[in-house]
Amino acid sequence: MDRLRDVGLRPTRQRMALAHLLFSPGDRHVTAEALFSEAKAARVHVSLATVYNALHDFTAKGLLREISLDTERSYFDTNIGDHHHFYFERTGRLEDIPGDAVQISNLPDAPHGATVTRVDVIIRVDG
Amino acid sequence: MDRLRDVGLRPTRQRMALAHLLFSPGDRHVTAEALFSEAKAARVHVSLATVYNALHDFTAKGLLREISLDTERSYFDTNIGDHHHFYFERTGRLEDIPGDAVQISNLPDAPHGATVTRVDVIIRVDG
DNA sequence: ATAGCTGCAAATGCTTTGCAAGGCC
DNA sequence: GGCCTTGCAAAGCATTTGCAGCTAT
Repeated sequence: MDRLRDVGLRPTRQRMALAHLLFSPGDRHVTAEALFSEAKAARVHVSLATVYNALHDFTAKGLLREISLDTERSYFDTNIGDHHHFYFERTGRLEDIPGDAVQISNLPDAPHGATVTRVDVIIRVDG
Repeated sequence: MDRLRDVGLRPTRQRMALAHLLFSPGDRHVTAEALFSEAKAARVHVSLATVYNALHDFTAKGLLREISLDTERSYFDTNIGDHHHFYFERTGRLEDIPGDAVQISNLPDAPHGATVTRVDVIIRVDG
């Protein structure tokens, strides 16, 4: 509740419930549809539109990170620290790789004027 | 024409025209919609469905590489060699980074049984 | 009180599909 | 001729939007 307030989002019943589902377990990767199903299973009544709203609001406030790996769906990652991903193409599952496990060097500078927003390393595996 | 035949695709008028648009200039990144517009501008009559078919057929045969950076659209890259990308979030433009310009070390092994399909490094910049 | 949220259903926009007609081998 | 392709329009799907009714503060 304070966490929501801190970033300037009203702690509404729906947002509290979704935040609970998202942040209570450890780090996780969810799709909007998956979170929506979880909410239903947990007898939390929220509309799908609200799930999308919450996910985007949380992302805009830095509570989540959005990841697009294919056109089918968007993933939202509760781990907002420095890290990368294994992507299991067959199952659609994502797995974190600690940021310090990967060394990237000789990274070219961003073109003049542009600043780097973030660097994503995605290791696609067929598992 | 031989290039299409070599990978087992019939060199139809439409595929030849699209291949020409794709591979004549240097390396490029296109969306289905963009290629469709180009075709129209070049007075090549193809339907949007055919553009999607060709793009996917070419990708399946290894002539193109598909890249998903956001949910909005898919990009197809004519550069199928080892390289990475700058992604200009504001404009949606992609720029190649030579593969040897980036050193990745300490990459964790793929989980048991899984094989690495490819490693994508995407540097998002706000330019 | 009131600005911000939510829910529902309709709308969007990219991508895919069904199927008849056409073109390559 | 036979089978792969194409074209068109309709269907699919994930995501967004419009707007009336709520609800934090």
